[in-house]
Amino acid sequence: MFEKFEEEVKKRLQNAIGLDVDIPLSEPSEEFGDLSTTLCFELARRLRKNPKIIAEELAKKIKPENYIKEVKAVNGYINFYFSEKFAEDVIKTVKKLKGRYGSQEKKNIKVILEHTSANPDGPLHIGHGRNAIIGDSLARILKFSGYDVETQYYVNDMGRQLAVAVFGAKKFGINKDKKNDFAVAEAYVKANKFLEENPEYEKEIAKLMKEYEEGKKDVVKEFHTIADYCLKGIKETLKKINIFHDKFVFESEFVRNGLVYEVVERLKKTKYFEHNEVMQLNLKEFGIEKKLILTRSDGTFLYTTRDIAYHVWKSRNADVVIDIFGADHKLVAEQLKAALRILNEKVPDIIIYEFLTIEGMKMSTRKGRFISLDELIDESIKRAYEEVDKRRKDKDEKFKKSVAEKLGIGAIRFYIARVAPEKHMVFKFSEALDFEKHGLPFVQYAHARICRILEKIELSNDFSVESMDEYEKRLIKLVSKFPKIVNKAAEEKKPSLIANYLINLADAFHRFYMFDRVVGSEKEQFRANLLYSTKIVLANALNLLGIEPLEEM
RNA sequence: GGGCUCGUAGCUCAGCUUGGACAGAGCGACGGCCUUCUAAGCCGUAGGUCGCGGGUUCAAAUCCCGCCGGGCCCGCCA
Repeated sequence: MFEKFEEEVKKRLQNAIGLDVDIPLSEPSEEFGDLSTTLCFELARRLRKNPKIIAEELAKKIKPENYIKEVKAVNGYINFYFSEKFAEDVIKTVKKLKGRYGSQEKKNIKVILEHTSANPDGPLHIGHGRNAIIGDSLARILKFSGYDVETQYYVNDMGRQLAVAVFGAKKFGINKDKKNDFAVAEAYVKANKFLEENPEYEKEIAKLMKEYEEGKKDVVKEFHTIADYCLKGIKETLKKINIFHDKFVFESEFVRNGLVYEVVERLKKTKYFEHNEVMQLNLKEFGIEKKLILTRSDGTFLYTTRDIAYHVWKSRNADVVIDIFGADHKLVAEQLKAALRILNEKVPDIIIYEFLTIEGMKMSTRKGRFISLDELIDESIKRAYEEVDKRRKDKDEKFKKSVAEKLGIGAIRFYIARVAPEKHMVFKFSEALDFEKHGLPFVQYAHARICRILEKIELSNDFSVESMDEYEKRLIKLVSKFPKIVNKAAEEKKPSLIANYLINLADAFHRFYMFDRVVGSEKEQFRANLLYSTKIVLANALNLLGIEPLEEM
């Protein structure tokens, strides 16, 4: 809706100057209105006139009507204020569209979005969590924006890790008392330790890998059993945080179906291909000094080679390919893009997120040194329960547990989604699970408070807006901006925009709540309708982050 | 050493793509606000050379160059 206001301002400015120029619009701080243009500074140069005077002349030419309530020229800026009619239309639009407000029509563009893709050698830790949360939120945002999104989890079943886990499971067994993924991790850690102490067993690992690549029946079965076993545990964890993948794609598929051979054959015919002891690609032309090795000297393929095949497959099955990778994959990502460019396939859009460290400690599944997502989730729910228990003595156990679970899990998603991916995060329990203002409870509390108010009022479509105070205006403006924010989040692939928007919206609401009474007020219907719209937007935005809005807390 | 990336209040972040009006929040500190829709809230005070130095511009946190500091990568691992 906000864009309608912008369009109108632009159109009216265009008419006023009578020149076909691009009109820069920006949102000034509140005291200067709702929209502002610096157009006059540019015109000043061209016309050799004082910008102040140009602004005043232009402002006079624009009559306030429809969505524009007021036009003011100040020091060369022209500032615009939106009208009560705009407010009414915003509310009506939200009421009409409800859950679809902010969404877009189907675009008929197929997107394959790969995220999480953790090795099946143990449970997900917080780092994987960042990947999964960014990926899942983005998938939701893109779907909402009209894209046809399929999420995929790429299972690295051909790497050394899984071979070591298989070796460990055979040698030490699988602890059936533990959750699947933790049991596999236990075998994996034991095996690593064993191999360090008995390096002569390394050749066993190499043999397993070779046999798996060759498709030796019983070995294939062993690998799949362990991978599936571990994945079952991983899926349970993902389910807890409301994440589901449409497809799990095994790396080995691309060896079995021959695509990786086909890809290598195609690469051989290009000028980038070199064959010394091993096959490799020279990517100097793409600004990459490091050569991309395609095969080992024993002829087996490397991870990146199979990943190229996977991406060729994705390229054929989608219009847009998106990957979420950790910062350690920066170089691989560039190599991958270059290889796909050479093959004339769709180049993936790769979102790189920086690592999460925990008080300076770097996580390693191999050494069994990590904080698992499961532990984090449990801890978060526990802390949330303590809070609910403290504040809602009047409620029964069932209520407290339910709220604690939703709040605890959502808080993790929110904490991680809020920060831009390129930012290195130092994970601190005290902050992630502290129910501070920038966290989820602040947002959920706004939603719950609105629900309480609306219970007491019968909403009518027959309301009018006579005037607006600063709190009402702030809310209207934010509500009207939601579609624009979603659009931006989808285009720039930044879920963090949604989270930060939610903080702003909740903040605007809480301030409104403090100063503007709804029930029994002269403006009861307008305000109730405004809050109803706010509630819808809060819920829609929370859903984009995979968080269920709370009716009560 | 090379490549990529980040550097905004004591701490965690927003703003940077499309340069504009005194740089915004939260946490922490201090001081206030519950007879009225849940105080998981609100208001106020203190706290900033936007890493440093140049450049472009009427205008730079934002664009360009250099430097410094942190992170990641530079394996016939994944």
